[in-house]
Amino acid sequence: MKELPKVYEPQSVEQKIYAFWENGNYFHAEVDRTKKKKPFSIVMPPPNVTGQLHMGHALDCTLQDILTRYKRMQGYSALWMPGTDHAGIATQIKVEEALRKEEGLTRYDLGRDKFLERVWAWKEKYGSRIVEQQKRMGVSCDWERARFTMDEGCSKAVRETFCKLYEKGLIYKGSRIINWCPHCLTALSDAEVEYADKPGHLWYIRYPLTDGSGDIVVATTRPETMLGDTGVAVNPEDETQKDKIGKTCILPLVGREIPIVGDEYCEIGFGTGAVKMTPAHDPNDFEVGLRHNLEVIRVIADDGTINEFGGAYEGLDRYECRKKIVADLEEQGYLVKIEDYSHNVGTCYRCHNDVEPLISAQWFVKMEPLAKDALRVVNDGTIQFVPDRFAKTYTNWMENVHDWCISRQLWWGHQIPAWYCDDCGHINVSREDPTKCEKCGCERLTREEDVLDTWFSSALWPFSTMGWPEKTEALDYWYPTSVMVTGYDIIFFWVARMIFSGMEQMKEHPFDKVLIHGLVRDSLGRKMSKSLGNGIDPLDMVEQYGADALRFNLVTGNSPGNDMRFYPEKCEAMRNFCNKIWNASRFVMMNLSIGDTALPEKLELEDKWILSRFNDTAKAVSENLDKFELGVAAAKIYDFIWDDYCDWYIELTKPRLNGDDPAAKEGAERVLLHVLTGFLKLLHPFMPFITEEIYQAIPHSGEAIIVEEYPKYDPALAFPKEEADFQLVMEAIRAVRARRAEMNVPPSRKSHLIIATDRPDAFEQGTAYIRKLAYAEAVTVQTEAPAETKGMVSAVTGNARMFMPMADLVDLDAERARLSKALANADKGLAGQIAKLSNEKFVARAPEAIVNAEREKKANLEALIENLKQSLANLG
RNA sequence: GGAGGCGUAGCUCAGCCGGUUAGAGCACUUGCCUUACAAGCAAGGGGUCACUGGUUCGAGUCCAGUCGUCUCCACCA
Repeated sequence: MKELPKVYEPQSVEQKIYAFWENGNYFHAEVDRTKKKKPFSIVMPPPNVTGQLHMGHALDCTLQDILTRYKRMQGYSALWMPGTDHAGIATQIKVEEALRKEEGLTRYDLGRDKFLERVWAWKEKYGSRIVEQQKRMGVSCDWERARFTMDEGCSKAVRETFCKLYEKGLIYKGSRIINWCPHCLTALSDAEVEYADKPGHLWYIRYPLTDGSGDIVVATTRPETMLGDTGVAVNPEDETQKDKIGKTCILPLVGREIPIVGDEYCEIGFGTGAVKMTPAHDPNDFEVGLRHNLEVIRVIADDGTINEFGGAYEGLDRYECRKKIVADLEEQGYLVKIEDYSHNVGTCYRCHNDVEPLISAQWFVKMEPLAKDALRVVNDGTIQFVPDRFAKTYTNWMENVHDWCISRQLWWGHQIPAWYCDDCGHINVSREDPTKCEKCGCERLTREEDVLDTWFSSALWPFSTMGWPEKTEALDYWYPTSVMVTGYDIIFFWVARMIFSGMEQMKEHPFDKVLIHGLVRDSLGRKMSKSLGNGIDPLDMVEQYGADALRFNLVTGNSPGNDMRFYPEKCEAMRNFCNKIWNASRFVMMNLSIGDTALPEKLELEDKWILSRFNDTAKAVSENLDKFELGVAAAKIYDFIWDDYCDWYIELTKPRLNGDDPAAKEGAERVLLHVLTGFLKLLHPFMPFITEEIYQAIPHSGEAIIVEEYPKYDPALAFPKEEADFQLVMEAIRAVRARRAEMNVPPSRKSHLIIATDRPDAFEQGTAYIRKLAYAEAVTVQTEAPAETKGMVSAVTGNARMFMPMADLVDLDAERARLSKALANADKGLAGQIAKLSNEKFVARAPEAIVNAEREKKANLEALIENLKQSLANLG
């Protein structure tokens, strides 16, 4: 048996253990055609291929790894499918930045092909970084199956999906108002726009009526868009405005004559009662424009400057233009007034610049038909959200979803498989690259330059990673997957889209459960972010405290769906827990003379107590894991190990281990080792490294703890009576300790301990450890109190009265006061019990078990009161 | 405008189907280097479970309302 160091050193263990698992191929899951092994599967939310591990990933990984390891140990063929995401915008921006910094070039200088070569090179260089970082967390993914959203298989799945949806009319190209990021130079989906309340102004502008009969005043937050105004709307029911319908007015600064139309979109009583219409730059105006045949004039170019339709303002940046327009309006007398106005401005979720709504020809997925099934499987419980309130978030979104803009004006991504015929303009969408137009046969085809939204490929992830569109064994066996673990922040981006994609392509929901977790915030409750510089690098924590400590930190005190704050101090506490386990194991090993893990023939009371407690714990842990209460499960294990095993059981075995009876010593060793092995298994999903390290160092039957069987509740090892009996002993010991502590008696001062109890059977077998734990030089168990108790310090529980001859410490008055206080307390408690039990309604309506428990409580109090009274009487 | 979360010890949080005297970690007090562990052990102090009302034999837990706080969705110029 090798000697373990006194302090656990995760740094010297973790990488070695991870290599051991990888070499043993323990992470790899195989399809079991016989289905003897049941399938369990999780597909990992693919991190950005060029990204770095942050706390959110660390939490995500930890939760998934716990579930995967748990199921693997339960005998499932547990597949955790890893992979990375090409992350269109994020990656492209990163490479463009590097290009600019290092070579002073833009992507246009290189051209599409050369640029893409650079991105792939970048991916080759940095793509493994995040994977290596995940490994440091101890993740047990099946790396053999690792996928990338732009690998051959995933690309095929994307193309197949696109073509199928196009053929069904569920993908179309059209001119719509989309969200445009003038910085990233691409269209965005609705989900990619973040709204922020920003202070602004409301400018009131006077538009003169053409017939000279006055003017109409409109209000706007974006005066520069007036360059694209093609109408003014008023409500047809509005008495003050409706007479203007049918007239025209002159657009100031531009001089264009535009119609005044009646439309209910304009709300009576709001603002001036008239709204300027800019169909090219506002989704609502666009709709109104359609209804009234308003002209669509786009005035803002892709880069956020005013285009040629902006007349004198051409070339100005949109915000400079705003200033100039306002100044010009004022100068020419068209500006009525300016009010401060705070409003929500859409910003790009990548670069946080203001998004510009503008009309553009883009590709869309028609959502309404897809939403139907996606809603059904959540509403009927086929897919369950944990916690279930997120189902509401989901359905609410899905019920109101707009068509999904999927084209991006980027180069890095899945290029849309559409070719425009140079002759007839027909759009050819095809699984194979076409050589001629399917309509006119002409061979001059131009491929669509746009690529697809990154989330288009992520949406297919649960089945594309398993080989779809091929029919594979993996799909047959593991799809639908068991659980999807992810943060609430990407329910719309990802979860929703996986669901409708799964329903549409596989005709089957992609996962049974969705475990939603919250955000990991800093200690002040702020989001961890690069710009704030408040992020804590999980790898720093791993290096300082070990991956197990970080994992345990992230999983404890964290309940599904709720955000958590991250405290490095808590990592320290968890590191201490690791050390506790380490030293407990050291203790066991130092005392070990056996080579196997069998239990002894004869079990003592304390053995049955710890075995029973372990059994209870194993049960509670599985129950909680099964309902995704990982934090509760972790806490149960923590408490068992620290309180029951370390603080009590190890101490209880010391007399036997150090005694002269070899059989007793072996018995203690066997139970110690048995329970140690048991809790290591129980803990393994949470703290994989330390548990494997210790498992390998102690006598063990399996080859690795990672593939050991997870502890189950074992009726043969349930000892409720002994558990309860031992509680009496614990209670008595605690009472003695408390009495001594109260009087500041150091442990080195021992005394004789006389225990008077009507349950001598519970106490008699344990005098050896009672002596140790209650700092006694000798223990006498008897049924009656000593005849003479003068000069004795006493302690009282419901089942025992303890006496310690320490005459110099006895202060009769203080003793009397203490006992009287305890008695008063107990009397009060008893009165409560009596009141409760004499309440007929309670006795009649409460469940029997509850009533019995209350009766028992009353009996205990009565016993305690009796003991307290006797002790008081003995004082004289 | 709509939806939802949270409010429990000094701090951060658990507390499942309502059922002992409401728990943990950190912090605090006291005493201990008891041959596994001072990253430890023992004993303790500290809570009107935001507030009001209701349901119930019984409410931190369920319901309604109020206050505070955070988030998401929608986006009326």
